[in-house]
Amino acid sequence: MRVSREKAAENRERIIDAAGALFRAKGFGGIGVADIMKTADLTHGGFYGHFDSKDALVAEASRRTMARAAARWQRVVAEAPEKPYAALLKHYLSARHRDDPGRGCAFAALGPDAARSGKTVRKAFGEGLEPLIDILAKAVPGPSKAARRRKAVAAMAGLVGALTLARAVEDKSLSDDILKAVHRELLAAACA
Amino acid sequence: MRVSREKAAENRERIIDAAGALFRAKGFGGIGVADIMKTADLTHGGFYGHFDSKDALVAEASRRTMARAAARWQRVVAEAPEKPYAALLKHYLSARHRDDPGRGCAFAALGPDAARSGKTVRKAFGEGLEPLIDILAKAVPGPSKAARRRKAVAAMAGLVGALTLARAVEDKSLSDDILKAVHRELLAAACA
DNA sequence: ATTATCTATAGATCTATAGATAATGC
DNA sequence: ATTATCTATAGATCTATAGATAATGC
Repeated sequence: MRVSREKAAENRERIIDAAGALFRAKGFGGIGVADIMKTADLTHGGFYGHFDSKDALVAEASRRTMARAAARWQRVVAEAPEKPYAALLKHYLSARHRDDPGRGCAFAALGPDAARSGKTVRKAFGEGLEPLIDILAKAVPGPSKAARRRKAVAAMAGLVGALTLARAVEDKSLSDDILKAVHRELLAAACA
Repeated sequence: MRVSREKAAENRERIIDAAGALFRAKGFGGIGVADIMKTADLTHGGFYGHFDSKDALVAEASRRTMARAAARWQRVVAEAPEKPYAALLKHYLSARHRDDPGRGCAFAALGPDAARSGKTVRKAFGEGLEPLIDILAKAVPGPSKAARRRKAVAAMAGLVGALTLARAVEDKSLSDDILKAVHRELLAAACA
């Protein structure tokens, strides 16, 4: 049962969105093409009409996930123009974000998976990282542009590491402690 | 061809060591039991005499990897008693560490894999994290024990995040920048 | 006799493709 | 006629097990 050109384009979008969530939740290797297609309400075999390979979808879904993250960060900043940095920290280091990897940061959910992937995927991650650093660099105080960018990179690392650690440990109170400690220290470093 | 009880114990150790390196290099799901056994110079089927399941090996290898990391950190601190924190940062944020995940930090290589694993593995990660935080807390300056622990947790997050990001991006100069920026900012935060 | 290891394989994945089907769009 | 999707399957994994083999250790 063939569908219209327009409907096919919609189906492609649904595949990418399903993949974006499933990859973050289960890892690039932890979910198969068949299950992604099932989530998009399509059958397995139809996949290869939309993408050359699973790897092509990995790259495409990564690009979209990171573009969405930049847009969300922009919104967070716009909604708190007087304290954008604090708003970003609160947004990122929340228990909700920790407990829902499928809708969260690609670096915290898939950083090591990307490191083990091919050039195309790693390029997508590098190109997705720059806008986030730029947003942080505008939000963080500092004497010079170079100093602000340095602080932004360090903050980004602290955020990704905090979420990675908070998700990797079983002990809930340790996990909460990690989010709180990094939140407080990153704020303190920005005021210094 | 059966081997002695002693030799069998040695074989078990070799399996754990091979797994420790291969898991960090390729992810828990990226390497199979057969290839781990081949690296340990044993055959596939012999595995299940040593471990109940692949997951049991994942937990055991994770415990060993993190115990080794704590021992290495202790050595780094002992070799630079006048500036232990700076020595740890330099050790962790080196290009060598970034370029050799198979011999490096389990959190940076496998944090998200652990988050997607069962309770046993996540417990191993939590119990492996505490000693590293303790070592950092002793190395970092601060007015109180609570403040030092907070700084230690934030430093640990910054280290893990820096390595995760530095490995995930394709652009080498961006990758180097990340290591440098986090190094400098973490040192600055310790002096403040 | 016990047991550490090996060979062989069952059963369950997973990626990718081939060929059929049926509705769109010239 | 073209093409988006579906069914079915090839071929390559991967975990785990069964049964055979051969050297250890009572």
